Amino acid sequence: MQDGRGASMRGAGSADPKPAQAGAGLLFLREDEIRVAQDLLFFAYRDFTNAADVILDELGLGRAHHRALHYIGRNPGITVSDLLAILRITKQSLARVLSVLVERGLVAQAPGTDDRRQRLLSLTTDGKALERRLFDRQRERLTAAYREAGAAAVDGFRRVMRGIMDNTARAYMDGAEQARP
Amino acid sequence: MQDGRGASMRGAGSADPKPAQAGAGLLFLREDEIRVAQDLLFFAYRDFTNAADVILDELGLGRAHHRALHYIGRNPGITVSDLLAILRITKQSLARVLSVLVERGLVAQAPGTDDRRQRLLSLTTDGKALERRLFDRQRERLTAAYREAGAAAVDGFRRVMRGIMDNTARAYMDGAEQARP
DNA sequence: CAAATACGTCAACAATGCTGCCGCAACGGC
DNA sequence: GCCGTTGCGGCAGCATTGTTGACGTATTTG
Repeated sequence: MQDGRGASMRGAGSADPKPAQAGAGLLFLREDEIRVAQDLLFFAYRDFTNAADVILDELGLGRAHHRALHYIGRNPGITVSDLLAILRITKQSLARVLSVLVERGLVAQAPGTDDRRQRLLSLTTDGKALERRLFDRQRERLTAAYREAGAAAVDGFRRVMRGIMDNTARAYMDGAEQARP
Repeated sequence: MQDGRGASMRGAGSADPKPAQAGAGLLFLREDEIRVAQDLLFFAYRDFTNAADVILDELGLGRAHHRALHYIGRNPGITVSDLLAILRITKQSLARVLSVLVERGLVAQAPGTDDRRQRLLSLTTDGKALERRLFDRQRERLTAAYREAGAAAVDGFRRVMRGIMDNTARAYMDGAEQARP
């Protein structure tokens, strides 16, 4: 694999330092830092979500079901609208997933007390058990990563991730911290 | 459009502090830390990838095309096999995406010199330009997050993300660092 | 009562993943 | 030079998960 630029496999720019780049050294480093972060997000997210796939496949469920279980578990009694706002998918995409979860007895629904049009969603005992199994798989990966990296790194991780998401998501997470004493 | 933040958005949960949790304080904290990380990964990944979607939509391309452009750009002269190994999708999924990129003149192919069966992939001038537009959108988000969080946090972020991905992905990234002095 | 809201549902479609199978050109060992 | 393996292309078909748009129904609210 000869790529014209000399470097093997990794092309862009080592032997050919983009002569016209102003302030080259620093700018190039910053750009490459960002590109590394793109890779980090792609690989980490992929491998993290993959961790639960074995269990999901056995049950004929998908990641969408896992996400629903996760956010219902974290917000028992949540309404469909609020869940839609968190997941940012359409009503139909969610309905498809929810109907399966309800059929299988993983999610329970209760009419709203204030507003009886609402369906308040929560996990059944089975739902909680499944969510826990899925959670445990992902936890393995995360605790390993946390342990290796150390507490300070974890704090940095959290800060950067928080910064990447948009304001709405940040607000949700702030609410979550607040509401979970 | 119902924006669905009318009610608390946080469900009923917090009034019921799981009384039977053994060793409650510490265990619960650790578990909740992991659950927060699940949220972080979901929201950050979603909003980060969304950043490029406007441009992609205009061109009728998807995220899969973006990923291909990204990894070809980072590895000019890469073979189809190597690209498959990075993306971990099937040949057919990649072929579908690649054929579009080649048709539109965004990706160029050259027969391998060692092994003429190979197609060595690289970005054309147009491909580089598009990749850069997409990159710039994501860069905005990341640099903002990096700036807010600070250099130490960024280092922690990298360490944790590296720990989450699997060995193969880590090895790829190490190769990348190594080859980019 | 009328309008707005929360939700369900149907039909159709798109993007991206998958499997399995076949074919061809090129490489490499014998 | 032959033959097995490899790198790649292509077809057919299918699953998951997302989308839009429209319509129905129960319920709340002005």
